[in-house]
Amino acid sequence: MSKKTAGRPGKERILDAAEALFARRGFYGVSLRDITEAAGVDVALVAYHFGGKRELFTAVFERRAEVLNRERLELLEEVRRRALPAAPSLEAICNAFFEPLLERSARGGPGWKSYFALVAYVNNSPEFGPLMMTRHFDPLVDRFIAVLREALPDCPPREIYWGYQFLTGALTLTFAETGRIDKLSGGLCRASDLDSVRERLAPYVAAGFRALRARALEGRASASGKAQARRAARNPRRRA
Amino acid sequence: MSKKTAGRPGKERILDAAEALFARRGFYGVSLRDITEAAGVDVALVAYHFGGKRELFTAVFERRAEVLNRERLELLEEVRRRALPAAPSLEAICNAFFEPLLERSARGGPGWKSYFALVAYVNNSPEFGPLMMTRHFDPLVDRFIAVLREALPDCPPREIYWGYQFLTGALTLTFAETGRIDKLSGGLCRASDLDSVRERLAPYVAAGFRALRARALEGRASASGKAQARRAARNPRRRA
DNA sequence: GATCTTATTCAACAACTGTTGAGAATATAT
DNA sequence: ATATATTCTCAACAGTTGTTGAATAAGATC
Repeated sequence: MSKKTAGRPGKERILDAAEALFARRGFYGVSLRDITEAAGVDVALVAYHFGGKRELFTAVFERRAEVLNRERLELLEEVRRRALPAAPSLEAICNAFFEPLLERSARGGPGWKSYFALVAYVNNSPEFGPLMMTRHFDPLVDRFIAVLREALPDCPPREIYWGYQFLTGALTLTFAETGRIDKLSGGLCRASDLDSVRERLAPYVAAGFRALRARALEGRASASGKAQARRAARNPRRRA
Repeated sequence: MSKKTAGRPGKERILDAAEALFARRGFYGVSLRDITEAAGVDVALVAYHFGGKRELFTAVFERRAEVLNRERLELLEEVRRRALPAAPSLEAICNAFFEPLLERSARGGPGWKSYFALVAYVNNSPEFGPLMMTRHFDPLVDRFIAVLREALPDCPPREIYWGYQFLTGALTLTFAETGRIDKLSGGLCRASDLDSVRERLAPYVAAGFRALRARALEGRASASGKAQARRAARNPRRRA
């Protein structure tokens, strides 16, 4: 039954199989036997190479993170340098942030595709998200946000963080590739068509950032107090 | 150890416990014994009331979906009626779409909060997403998109679907409340501060929609052929 | 008060879970 | 050829998984 007992060493075969399966069904939805069967090796090999299931999970997550973020950081700095002495456009900054991701997900092979679906899973998980994302992506994100602030010098930092969260959410759902938009649009859009995403995501979020900035500045100009929540909550129900 | 053997009937106690646990650790990360212990009832009661674990999962998902979408649909139509004979603003349309959600997640009690985290989980899941979201939310989403098209009559439908996907992603990550933005911003933003989200999400995505429309129209005006991808892929690597 | 329906518990099931230790195979170095 | 790591397999473990059927309790119906 062991399908691909190919030449690759068992450790990487396990990583590949785990990547694909974890991406599809999450950490708990996959057993070590699912993984090792798909990889064509014995179950005990996981303990030998990684220590346990949890460690295998983080190993899968880490494998591609470093290469990826090094390149993203370089690209970001390059975009910044090229625009000097001015700040780069929001579109250029955002592109540097997710271009390397979309490019690999689209044309990097099935391994990369699975990997980004896994990142989507982790990013949305209350259990793994804060730990693993912080650990491996925060330095890059901090730098990214710093450059955004240079490009929007009069924008309150809070707005930029919120804008980043919305951006990250949009990106994440894109990588999950659930195929939902395919059905919704009646085939007009395909979730796997990452070139379409690439053309659209930067304009979308850049406009979003500008709108958040405008909102904050106008609010600062007009009313001073916090006369927020124009229409008070429509239906303040209790009970769950 | 059974904590809340309160007056509520066992069926609903199971639903409540399952809701909270599924939201935190997904379908596979929770055992029936976890659920029934938290609910203070016997394991076998799940089979009696729901048939099995899978059916319990969908029961949890369905419980609040109908009430919710009925209200959202009414609100959407009300917004539309109030703006007649013109079309409502994009901001008003988007607000009608997620206001009822944010309001309940913020002030509906812990049950609602868990529920939206669960919807976030399902929406991002390649396994459950397409099936369950389609089944319970498509009628509303179709109507929502139709109204968006009225408000952007010259915008190609594709752009609206993409804009909706980005919107949904941003909303989804918000509901997951992983707390990541809290750390990133050094406490400047709190993921649980849904009033901040409410003020910002509509301007953000409305601006995004307008940017997608502008991009599509300008593309139609200038070049005709598909001279897309100005800079060809930077690094068309193979291998994973 | 007997009868039926509904709600709940108990005990047990076979299958599957991650993990472990002892040993075989394979490669590397001497 | 021999010694030595490294990589991998086998068999088994104790615990947990979802599910099941018989037994019990409670409530309504007549």
